Amino acid sequence: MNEAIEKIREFNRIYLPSMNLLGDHYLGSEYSATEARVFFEIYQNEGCNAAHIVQKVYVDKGYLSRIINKHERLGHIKRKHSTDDSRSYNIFLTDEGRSLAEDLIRKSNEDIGKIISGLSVDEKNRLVDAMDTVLKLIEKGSKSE
Amino acid sequence: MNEAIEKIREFNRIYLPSMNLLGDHYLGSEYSATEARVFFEIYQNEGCNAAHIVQKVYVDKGYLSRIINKHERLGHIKRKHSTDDSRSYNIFLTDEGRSLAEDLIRKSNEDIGKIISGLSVDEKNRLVDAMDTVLKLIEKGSKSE
DNA sequence: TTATAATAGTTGCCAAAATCAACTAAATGG
DNA sequence: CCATTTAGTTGATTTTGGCAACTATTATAA
Repeated sequence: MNEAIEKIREFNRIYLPSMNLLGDHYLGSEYSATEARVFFEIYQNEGCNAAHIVQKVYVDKGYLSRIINKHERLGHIKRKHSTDDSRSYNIFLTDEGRSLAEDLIRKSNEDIGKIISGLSVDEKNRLVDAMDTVLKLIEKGSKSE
Repeated sequence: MNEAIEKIREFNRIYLPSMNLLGDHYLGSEYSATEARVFFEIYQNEGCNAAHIVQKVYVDKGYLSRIINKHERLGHIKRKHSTDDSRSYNIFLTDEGRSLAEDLIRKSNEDIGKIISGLSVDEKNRLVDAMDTVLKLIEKGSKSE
């Protein structure tokens, strides 16, 4: 029980830095961490509106409004007035935005690939299995709570 | 290979939010994430100096100077002039600082405890084992690179 | 030795990131 | 309808962080 908590603390302490998940800039992009999370939320959820992003990314709506403006100004997203709620609009990636997202994902994949490049096939399989186990158990725990 | 990368991406996407590892404030404390990292670096390394923290926490030394002042103003740390380098000083926690650190750790343990409270003993053991496996393999990968 | 470079930390200035409250306009629900 | 809620914007402000110049000390090397 305590052993589990200690292990999780150790895990969090070591895992994040080795994955480079601490910096404020997402990969080499010009986007801050929050801007990137907004961007990828749109990527994973094209057509969503600002209110959706607010609760998904947990960001202030005023701040989000400016982030969305910036993304649009940069030509990475576009808006369409919502047909059934004229206060609102739906957000989509432009072709440039989609290609940027793919670039970022590709770069992230390369970074991850480097980290695990020294592992054998068997070790990679064990890594995938272990991560699967962690995810399932954590998700089960989070839900039951 | 690609499977492993995809799994790691999925892991990062799901694990971090469920562990509340994304916000900028460390737990409920008044400290920002960076301030907290500085604080815990001192906790784990009493007697260290500012230069040590700079490279360990990867923070600008000017900014760090202000963070240290704030910690001291709040009465959580104290400095002692270094005997062998008079430009430098060694940093220690005060009793209040140590007790704050322990409070924060206790609170973090409670949060983690809640997440895994729904798991059986066997599941907790499997979680610990799986995290161990992930850590060892990720560390091995990072080092070999 | 001296003079030169490097290091520890502070300070001032500034830009980016984020919060907060007030606001407009539209939708919703008695 | 009218009151309330909701979507999004805007302005003011604070917090966070980066950068460069500076002082004081230590290390290096001719």
